[in-house]
Amino acid sequence: MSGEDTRRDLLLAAERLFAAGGIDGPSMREISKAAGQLNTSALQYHFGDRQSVLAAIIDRHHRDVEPHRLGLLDTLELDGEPPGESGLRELAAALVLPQAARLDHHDGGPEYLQIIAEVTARPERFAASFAAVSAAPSMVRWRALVTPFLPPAAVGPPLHRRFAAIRFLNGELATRAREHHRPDHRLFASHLVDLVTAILAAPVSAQTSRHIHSSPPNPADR
Amino acid sequence: MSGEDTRRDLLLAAERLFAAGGIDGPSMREISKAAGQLNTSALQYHFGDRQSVLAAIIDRHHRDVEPHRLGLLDTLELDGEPPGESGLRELAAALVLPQAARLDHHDGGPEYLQIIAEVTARPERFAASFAAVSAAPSMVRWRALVTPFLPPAAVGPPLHRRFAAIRFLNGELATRAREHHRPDHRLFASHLVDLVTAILAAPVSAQTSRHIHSSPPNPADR
DNA sequence: CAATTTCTAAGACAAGTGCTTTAGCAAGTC
DNA sequence: GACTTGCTAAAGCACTTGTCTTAGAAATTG
Repeated sequence: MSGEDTRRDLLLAAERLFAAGGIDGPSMREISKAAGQLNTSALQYHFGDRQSVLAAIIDRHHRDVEPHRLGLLDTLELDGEPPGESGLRELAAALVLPQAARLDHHDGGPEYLQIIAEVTARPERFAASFAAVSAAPSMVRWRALVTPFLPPAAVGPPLHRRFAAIRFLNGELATRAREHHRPDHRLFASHLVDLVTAILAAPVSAQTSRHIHSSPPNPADR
Repeated sequence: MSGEDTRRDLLLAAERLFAAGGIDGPSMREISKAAGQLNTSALQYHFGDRQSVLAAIIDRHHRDVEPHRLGLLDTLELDGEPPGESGLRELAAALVLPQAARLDHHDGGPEYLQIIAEVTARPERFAASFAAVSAAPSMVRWRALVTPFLPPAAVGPPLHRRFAAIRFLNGELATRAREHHRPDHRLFASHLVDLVTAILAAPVSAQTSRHIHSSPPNPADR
């Protein structure tokens, strides 16, 4: 077996075990064994440490997700973003669909979604990967495009809706990915687009406006 | 030092370390040491295993959260639930505020919120605690009260909005809890109520309706 | 007071951890 | 052919893990 094959086997095993037991769950030995390696330290040889394995897994899937999302953003910009709710739904779709497509990608797709959710949920623990995911070109571009659609109070602290929407998306996709092997995810994805749109477009209630105007901006909220 | 004090110290240390390193992060020894115990197995003596420590932590905070939420639901039912959006916002508030109040509870409140989020995000790993949290009387009652407010398509599979809203809430509270010590969380909580309301009340889009009617109900979606 | 229960201290145990080293194998390259 | 290179096998390192045992201190009870 060539080195390239071994590398791929290790990556797939790590993916599976990371999804099942958490990124910090399985030991390096365990992953090597699961990949069919009798060598206890094959993982160290090929990747070095846990963080690098994680980075390699994410990178593998980003190779598909990124172009997909960039393509959606391209057509969205060519058509000219229609203002109002409908334009926002298309932007939400550009966020959701490329990730949701991983549900059907039976080569580690669901596992990837669970891993991404863990990285998103604990950014300080997986800082390097979290930064990489956040700085992906498609995400930077998406954030810039969506901002004008949001109510002003929804952009700054104390609760950035862009980030809240992303966290929500990743969490729900992971939940779906855990409930194995559904044949068709289109209805689910459509619901998800509705909810992400709702989070982004949610009106700022009278109560919240009152809070904004009654209390000075909180300096501790950067 | 009495046994009761030691027990409390162990619980607080576990809370802190669970929040910082994940529930599976710290070793039993580590927790004992952090609680000032020279005994390496003080935790085992008082609680038995990790799951029981987790259960004790959650129970400690539920003692405050449960009555708070039940009280809100009581006044809400006495006033008679006004139909439409405003009644829904009050229901969302009854879900959000008792948990959000933990942000200010500087006796493990923020830590508790991070722990709850992890339990919610990985229900199969922490099945016992997840079941306990889900079966709490206030939550059972809340679910029953909120259901009539939801669009029919939002109640069943493939995406229960009640559960999605709860997951969202727990995740955002954990994120807020991680960004230490803000003096005032009322504006944040109000934003959060807006977003939970938006998730629950989100219109089912034309695209989603088309998916519902064009494809037969998916038998794999229980 | 004595007896009993409750709790902490201290240590030992096998098993498992990340990581390193050494050896061997199978290709390519000169 | 000799030799470097890429990779796997196997074992060993110091250390940590959960669990168990034993002993002694402290509080509670008779």
